Amino acid sequence: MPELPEVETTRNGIEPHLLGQTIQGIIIRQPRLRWPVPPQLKQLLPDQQIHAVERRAKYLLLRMDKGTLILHLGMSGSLRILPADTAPGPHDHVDLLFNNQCLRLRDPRRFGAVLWTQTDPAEHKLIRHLGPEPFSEQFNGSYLHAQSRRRRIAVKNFIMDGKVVVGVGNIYASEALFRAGICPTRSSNRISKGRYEKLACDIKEVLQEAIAQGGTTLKDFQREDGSAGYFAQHLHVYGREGEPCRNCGRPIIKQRIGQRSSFYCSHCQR
DNA sequence: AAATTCTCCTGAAGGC
DNA sequence: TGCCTTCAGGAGAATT
Repeated sequence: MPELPEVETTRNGIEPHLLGQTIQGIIIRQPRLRWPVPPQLKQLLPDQQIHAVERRAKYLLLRMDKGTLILHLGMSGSLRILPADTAPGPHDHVDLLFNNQCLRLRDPRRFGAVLWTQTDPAEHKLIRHLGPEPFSEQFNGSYLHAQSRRRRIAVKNFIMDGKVVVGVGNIYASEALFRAGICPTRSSNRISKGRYEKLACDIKEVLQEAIAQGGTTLKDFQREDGSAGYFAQHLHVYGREGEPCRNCGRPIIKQRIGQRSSFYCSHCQR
């Protein structure tokens, strides 16, 4: 499931192939993604040069002369760089065509998105109201503490709220809370500033380490060259129900928190 | 305002 | 073997 590290891994992978390249065309095999893929892209994209490949939250932004293509991988999406004549598979929904290669979006569950904006993407309605990037200076313990004062939701749901901080999905929320020694069900307004300072650092750390490993491949995620990410073997709690805690040896507990499966050690996390 | 539930979709896994 | 049910999840929309 692409969270921030997987999206950043993808950005790192595709950027060198796309910078300065001119789009020849787009093939839309399945326009029904999370939102319809705009049909006018077929007229709009040809001859446009890609100036930058950026990431904001889990959105990838391909900046061009006339606007920005906004891509989201949903939960099963992946982007690959392939020779232009590579035969598409059943879930290969969109191709961006270049001289002799293509950028291909594969997304079995079709929760992803391909959108277009002519104006500043930071003002796009999907992006405008998002919280800070986890690697920004603004995101720290004081910020988390201040944001959480009037909120009583479980801290795990709190750090997964995109208005609080972007990019922390189900896997890395569990992992960061394990590192911080905080029980995921604890009410967000009942955590001290000091513990939030540790949590903010641990969020930055776990995301950074995952990016260094090329992301986490559980099922769907592939890098731009088709290879897997290796962070899965560094996971301490996610997907480890019943297995021994790497710190104390007690079995990892699985519990649903807000419709999402969560994993933690009831001894190491309070 | 904040929290919860619903929704999109397909493939894997489990039950009988 | 095969059909049916359940679950997984990002995140906006709808509802409480």
